[in-house]
This record gives sequence, C-alpha cells and structure tokens, in this order.
Amino acid sequence: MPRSRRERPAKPALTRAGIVSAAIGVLRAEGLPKVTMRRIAQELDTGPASLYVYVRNTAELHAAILDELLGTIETAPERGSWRARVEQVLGSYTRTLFEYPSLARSAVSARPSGENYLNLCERLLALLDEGGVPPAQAAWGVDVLLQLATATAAEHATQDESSDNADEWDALTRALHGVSADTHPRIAALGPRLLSGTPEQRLSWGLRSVLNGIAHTPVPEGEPK
Amino acid sequence: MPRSRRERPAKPALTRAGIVSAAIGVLRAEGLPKVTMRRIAQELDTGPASLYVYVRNTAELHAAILDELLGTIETAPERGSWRARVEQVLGSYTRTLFEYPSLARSAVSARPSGENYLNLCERLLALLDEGGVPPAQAAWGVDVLLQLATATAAEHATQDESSDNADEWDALTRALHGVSADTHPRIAALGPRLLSGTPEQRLSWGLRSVLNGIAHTPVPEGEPK
DNA sequence: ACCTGAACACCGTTCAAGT
DNA sequence: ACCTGAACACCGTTCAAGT
Repeated sequence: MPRSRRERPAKPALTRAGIVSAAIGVLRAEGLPKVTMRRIAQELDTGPASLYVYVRNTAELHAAILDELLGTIETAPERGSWRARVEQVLGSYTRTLFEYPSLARSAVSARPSGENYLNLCERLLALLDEGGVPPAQAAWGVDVLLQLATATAAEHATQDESSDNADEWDALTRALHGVSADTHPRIAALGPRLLSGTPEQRLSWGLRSVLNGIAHTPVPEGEPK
Repeated sequence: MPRSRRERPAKPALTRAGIVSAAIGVLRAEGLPKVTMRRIAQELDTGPASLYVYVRNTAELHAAILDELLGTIETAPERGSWRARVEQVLGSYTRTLFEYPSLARSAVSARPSGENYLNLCERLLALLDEGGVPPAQAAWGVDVLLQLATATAAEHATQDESSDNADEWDALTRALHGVSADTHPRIAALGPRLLSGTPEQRLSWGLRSVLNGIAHTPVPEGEPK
C-alpha cells in the first residue's frame, strides 16, 4: 500500500538543531556507528546531500551531538571541597561519555566547541581557581583532565559499539599474563595489579593524580605565551 | 597489453608479517585512511577475504601496525635522572605517534598488545621502580602516562590524516575568543593562555605533571585487587 | 538560498566453493 | 588448511539541476 501524502506527519523544516536531535535519536536507539549522514537523512525523509547545508561533515555532526549531550551534565555541585567538586563535575562528564564510548572516541580528535562544552571548561577553571591553582597551570591542566577522562571512556569503545572490542582487550590480558619473568620482570612481578580495578576506580585515581600533578607542576618560563 | 605471468614478481606467500609490512608501506605512502583490507589485499595481489585468515579485522590490523612501528622507539636511554629518562622514552613513543596521528587515534581504543608495546611498558615500569614510585601506583600510572601521550597525538588526527581537522580546531579557537566575560569570566580572563604552547610543550608539561601526580597519589585500599 | 537525485568512488565482512 | 570470487549491505561527499 503506497503511502499517501496525508498519512505522513508533516515533514519538518530542516534545521541544524533538527538534524542533531534526529541524530541523537538514532544514537540512543542504534548506536553511533549507525549515525551516518545517510541514516539521518533517511530519518528526516530527505537525501544525504541536504544535510551538508547545515553540517560540514560527519565529524562535525558527532561533535555537535556530544555538545548537546553535555547539556545534561551537572556542573554546579555545591558540597564538598574544591577537589571533591572537580571530581564530581568530571564524574558527570565521564558518565555521559561512558554511555556512548564511541562518541568519546570521536571526541578525542574532534573536540566539541559548543556552549555546553564551554560551560564545562568554565566551571572547571573556576574550581581550579578556587583551589588556588595558578592560572597558567589551570589553563593547561583543564585540557589534561578532559583528555584523560575522554580517552578512558574511548578505550571502552569499538567501531561496533559492542562485543568486538573484547577481542583487543583479551589480547592485551593474555599478552600480560603470558609474559616471561626473564624478559619482562616488572610486568611479571606486578601481574594482575596491572589490570586491577574498575575503569571508574582507575579513572578516579587518575584524575586525582593529575589534579595533584597540575597543582604542583609549574608551567615553563613563568606564564606561557 | 595484458601482463604475462612471468613479468610479475613472484607472488609471496601470505603471512601475517607480510600483511603488516604491506600495510606499513601503504601507511607511509598514502596515510592510514588508505590502509584498508581491500587496499592491502590489492597490494598483495589477492582478494580481501584472504587477509581474514591472518587478521581478525581492521582494528586488529591497525594495532599490529602500531606495535611494529614501536619496534623503532628508543627505550633505553642511559643518561639523566629517572624522570628525565621516563620523559625520553615517552618522547620517543610520542614522536612515533605524531608521525601518524590517525594511528594514535585508533590506539586510543584498540591498544596494541605485541612485543614492542610490552617492552615499552616494561621499560617504563622499571624506571618508575627506580624512582621509588610504589608498585601499585606504577601499575596504574603507566596507563595514565600512555593514555595522555596517545590522546595528545590523536588530537592531531582526522579521518583524512590532513587539512580537515583544522576545521574543528578553528571552531574551538573561535569559540574561545568569542566568549563573553559575563557568562564565562575565567575563560575570558585566561584568553590566549588556554591555547598557548606547542603540542610538544603542553604534552611535556602534562607528562611531568602526571608523573608528579602518580608518584604522590596513593591507590585506594593499599594494594589494588 | 535551499534542497535534491543521482552518481562517484569507495568500504568491511561473510560464505560457499575451490585447491 | 588455506585461499578466493562474488556478493551483501553499506559508507561520505560532490555536483549539476531544480525550486
């Protein structure tokens, strides 16, 4: 039965926001690998070429999606020390990324630059300032903190947003276990400690370490630039 | 003019090593985006299906390439403090990744697990041990160090291994400059300092910070696991 | 200006069939 | 066991032509 025009809901006007929102729908329902120009176009009942009026390319679309999702993170916890609040804000960022690790993967090389990302940076800078971290160190430090969180989330991604990456991880696990104490004494000695902890525990420790590090490591030649 | 069989160099037997080496050839000549199963198969004068006997998928092929390239890094500097030597080893790792940022991109989520990667880990663990970093912190710390280096290199990649990612970067630069001091006072106050320094300078500072951090941040509940 | 059909030039992966 | 032709089910992006 061919659809008549009237059965179809009115085709909404194409806008950047509409494209991003359709993309988020597909992301939630089918994962990032399905968030392709062609798939989104189909969702909006048009051809892929039409999207290029609003979005430069696929990478930009992915970045726009992430920025949109960052609108839901909690950036203003009131309680606890400044360190604890930095941890809370970054924890909220990380939880969003962990929901869609393949989005994190794409964020490693195409950072978002929308309002929500800027709000996150601003918030972190404010907290670092409150904690007395010198401005130059804070400026470079936010980046390191966000890089670590993003990379950790990305690590749990695969092109397929699922099962497949177990392969690579197993390979590393086996490689670490199969190591000889003669050729790799430290790896053998540390053994399971190299792989211990949940990703969350490791990231949490990593962020605290980085925070300690950036607070105590002066940037070269006084102020950069 | 159709080629006779005798004009063609003898078709070498297919091996995993042969595949990886052909892939590195294509990588050097045309960049990672051209390192596809189909392209490598063509290089080896066979069909793509044949490669699946030796390589599980494209991600595994990329990881194998990286491990191979890691064979050339310098892991045993003799001079300087342990910190300086950690920096040298990681610098060598980073330089390799900076040559092929898109390989770094893929390494963020599919770590290599070959011999050369294990050698690198072993070397770093030995240096951390020499520096008196407690084993539990060293075990988790190597990971953080490698993640930061890998993510930083990946940041300079794009699907296209070139020009294109200037777009995203420009977008961030413009966004940071266009920010209002009312809504984002810290970003406005820091201004160009947020973007100052070369990637190398920032990474070097980042690694030193992380090193300071991991050396001074105890892992939860004594020993993990 | 905005939108689109159609085309160009590719992908990864599987599988039945051959050797 | 190893290798392969052929097919399946997709991609991103461009561009000339339409409205």
